Amino acid sequence: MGEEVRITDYDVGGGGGGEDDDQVLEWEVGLPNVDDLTPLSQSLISAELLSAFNISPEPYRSMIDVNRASHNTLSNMRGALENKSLTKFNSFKSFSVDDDKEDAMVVEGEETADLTRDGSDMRKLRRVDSSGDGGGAGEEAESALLADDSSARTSKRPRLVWTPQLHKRFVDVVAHLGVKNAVPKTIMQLMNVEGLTRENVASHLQKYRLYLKRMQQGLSTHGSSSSDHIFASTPIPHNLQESGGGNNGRRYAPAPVTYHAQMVHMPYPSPQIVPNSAGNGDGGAYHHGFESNSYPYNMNMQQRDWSGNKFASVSAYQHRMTPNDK
DNA sequence: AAGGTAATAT
DNA sequence: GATATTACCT
Repeated sequence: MGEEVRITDYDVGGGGGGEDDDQVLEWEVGLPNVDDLTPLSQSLISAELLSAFNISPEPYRSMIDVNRASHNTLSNMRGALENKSLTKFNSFKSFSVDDDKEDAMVVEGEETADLTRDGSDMRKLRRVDSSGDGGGAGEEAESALLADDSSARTSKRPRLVWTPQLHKRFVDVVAHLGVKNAVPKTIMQLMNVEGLTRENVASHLQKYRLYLKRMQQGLSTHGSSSSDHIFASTPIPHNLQESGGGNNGRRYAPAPVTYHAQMVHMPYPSPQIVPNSAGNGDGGAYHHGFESNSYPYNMNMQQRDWSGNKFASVSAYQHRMTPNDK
């Protein structure tokens, strides 16, 4: 092991604002000591393992490479933060919710071979086309957001599973927006979950609204039908009120962005109205005892297309900063 | 294009 | 039968 490098010697960005530097310093708290890090000169995998699994060794990387990569990362992060208005809410980045667990989606049986896709999958033909456009413009169908060319093409999105954590995030966003502004697109953007589509959110929103409606009405007659699984398990929507309908000079709470990566909690206005009581008016505070948010999940989003790709692990995509652009 | 709702698929 | 997707209308 020859050289010992001190990462801290590297001046970040050089011309960056002091603000960023502060944040970076904050991040550095808790990071492993330089002495604990593996030297660049040392391979992470032993030669035996390399040969045993037929892996070609990583090319040697110098400090210059590290600096360049670091610079790129910072540039990307700055770029991502340029997305102005949303960032204040998006203080949690895509994936990884407050509880630090992985936030993603689960796919059910991705067995679907390409068989169904080619000939038989055009099960539904659009029937009424009388409205307006005669010539449909060919659209580039799907997301090009995958930098990896290999996985961008044949895509049937895997069926999204709304895990409790994902749902919690959804509820948080909806509660924050208020009923008025809670529209699928906005929700999707604020949730900032990679791979989540507007359709996904719209569908879930539909169910969620129905659930809320049912909660307000049938409370006396029915306890809870077994359908309320996820909905009932999430804490509380609390406010259904609007926030920032557009006329008030202020928007939702500023929420000073802390980068402590763990608990970024939402500034709820005031917990008052619980969507349980129908007519309300009486202060019948009623707590349902569901606070449980610890289920066994593995959140994983299988990429739409694995053709030829050896193993597109999720982590390869977690670094994407602006997932929801289309 | 995006929201909302009913139908349909898994 | 619950839940997510898709069709279809606005």
